[in-house]
Amino acid sequence: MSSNIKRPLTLRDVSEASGVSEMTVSRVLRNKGDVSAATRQKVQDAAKQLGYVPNKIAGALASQRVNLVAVIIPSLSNMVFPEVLSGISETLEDTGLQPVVGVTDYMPEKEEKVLFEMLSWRPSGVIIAGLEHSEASDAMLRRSGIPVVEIMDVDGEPVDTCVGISHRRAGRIMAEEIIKAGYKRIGFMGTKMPLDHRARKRFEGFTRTLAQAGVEIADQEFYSGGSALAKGREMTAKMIDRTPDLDFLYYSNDMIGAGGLLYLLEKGMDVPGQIGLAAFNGVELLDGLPRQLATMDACRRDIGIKAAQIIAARNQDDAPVDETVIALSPVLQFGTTLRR
Amino acid sequence: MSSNIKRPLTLRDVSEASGVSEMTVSRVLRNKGDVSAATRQKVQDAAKQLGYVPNKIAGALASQRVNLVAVIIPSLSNMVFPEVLSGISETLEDTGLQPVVGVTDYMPEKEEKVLFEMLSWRPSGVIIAGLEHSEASDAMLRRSGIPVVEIMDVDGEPVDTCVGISHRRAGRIMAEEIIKAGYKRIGFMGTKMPLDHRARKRFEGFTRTLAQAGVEIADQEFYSGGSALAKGREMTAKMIDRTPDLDFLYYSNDMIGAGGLLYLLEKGMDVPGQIGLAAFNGVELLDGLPRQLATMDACRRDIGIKAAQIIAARNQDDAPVDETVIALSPVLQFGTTLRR
DNA sequence: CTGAAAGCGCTAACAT
DNA sequence: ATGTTAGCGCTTTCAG
Repeated sequence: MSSNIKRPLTLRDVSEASGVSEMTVSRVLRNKGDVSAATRQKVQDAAKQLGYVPNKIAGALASQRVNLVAVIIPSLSNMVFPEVLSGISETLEDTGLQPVVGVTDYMPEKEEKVLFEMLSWRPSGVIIAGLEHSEASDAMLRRSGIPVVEIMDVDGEPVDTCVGISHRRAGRIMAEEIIKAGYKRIGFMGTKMPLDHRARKRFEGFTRTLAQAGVEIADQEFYSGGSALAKGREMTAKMIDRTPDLDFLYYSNDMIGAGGLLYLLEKGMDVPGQIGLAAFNGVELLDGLPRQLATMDACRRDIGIKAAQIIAARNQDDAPVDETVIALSPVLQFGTTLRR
Repeated sequence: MSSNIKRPLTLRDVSEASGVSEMTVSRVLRNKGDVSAATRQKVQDAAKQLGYVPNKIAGALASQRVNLVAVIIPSLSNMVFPEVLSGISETLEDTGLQPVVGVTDYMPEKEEKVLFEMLSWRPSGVIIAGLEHSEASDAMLRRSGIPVVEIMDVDGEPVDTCVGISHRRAGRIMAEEIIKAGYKRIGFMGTKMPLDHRARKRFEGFTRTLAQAGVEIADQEFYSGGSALAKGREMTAKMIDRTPDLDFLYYSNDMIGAGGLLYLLEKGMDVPGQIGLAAFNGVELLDGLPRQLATMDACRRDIGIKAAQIIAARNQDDAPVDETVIALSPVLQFGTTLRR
């Protein structure tokens, strides 16, 4: 009967079981260097037979290489980041790199903690949402000596590289279209924004552009927490009641926009005749709604793909750093809630 | 001018900068062992000043301890797993353990790969969705010698421990209520199920219970991919058209149920008078719908919390393993689409 | 309270 | 094609 002690197997175990030196076993298991077919076979058999799982900790320490990419995002509970993530995963799939996700809940202190934790594993790259970080986080990123891609946003100074859209521009474009369509009494609904810099920038771009056209936000309402769909409903009801002459509602995300849309349709209001609607993100969910909500695609998947490509490239060649800011173009989707 | 070479700092750097031995520096940075206040201060200052980030790889190799918990789930793109995850994260927060997420896309081969990858980092525990794994995955889990919690489901034999609900029972309870309410012509819609074992088990429990009451599914339809809301709409339209005398629709998840509900209300159908609806999961999204869709809460958050607690406990004491199967009770939420 | 030595399991670099 | 040696950066253990 073999040993009962549950001790993880080592290269040495495989070496002994196969009668091949540790070094050669290591080579076989990594497909590195030339090994005869016969030896290779012996080693592979022994490894599989024993159920050997290599110790990446030791491997990483010895080789000074870690195939992990730290991905730091604020949240998983809306559709936006999972989609970025899937772009990242897919792109990294054939590179040998592995994404590792950390969530910050939009809290700078938590971001700092998660970042520290992840950097202490010496990943091959960091993909992190946003351009605004605490001073300490910024310093860590800068000093880490590893490739950093800040994603989602391009309005600001990246530590290293960034991929995203200009949220100010997104806000501006939306405002322009709304004005062009002749709407005048505009209400805004969104999250409380102190911590969501991108929502804030969209709002800024939006109001500024309206101002230039001599239009001011007629009403606004902010929320936090709870079911976004339900919140959209509630806020819309409240706002319509409070400011009945509104002819347009701009929502900072699709979920609350969808809630608003459902509410207005139930009330029998004419959308977009009587009142127009638009939101932001372009989430797949909208496809199933009774009307197609006007929105702006945030290029989430593309952002993930591009960010991953940058990390992968930096780990391959010592290629010259080409662009440091990659701005994608958000696409306005008119849908059927914004008349033209 | 200090060195320009971007080399990660080591304990030695901190040791030199503070004039304290490496060993003592290590003690300070880990709050381990007694160190005089003065020395502690010197070390902390030096570390902060230099921006030292410890190398966990070396630390883990030396101490044979890794504060990571592998969490392996099929998907992030529906609301169910993010909620489990948040339960896990929150619970692990004060334990010093860190969740690391891997996604399998419901593919056994991918699960095997992700599991292997994660086990090679020697985590302190594994939380993995489902009780069905490939033979190789099963063997890896069993041989790993680390605590394993299989989550979501309890209908089967766990490798080590499991926390979840009985999906067969969930299906049965729903069927019982539907029959009790007097519905007779029942349609079913769901994902193609070969890979989603939990959906399959619910379906089995559902149909079996109907059969016992002498009722057979009158129509059924399966989908894969695409926007679930839109799919729910489409499938419902198709089914209602094909089998007009249906008086109840059971959906395998809330998202398609919501799509169906929206469709039927638009068509001016009387829900639940003319036709009743029910789905599964209890996602927050439903709160914002025009009707409250009947559903069954899958205890997602509680599952995450309990699983994390088990991993944490196993890492603390060598406490005797109490229960190995923890079955939570899914709660039926009648809402307003299932008449009583 | 502080330090010195040994070694975690693997791989880089150099033999052969 | 295969083996040998040294050491990655930290912590454990043991000595002061």
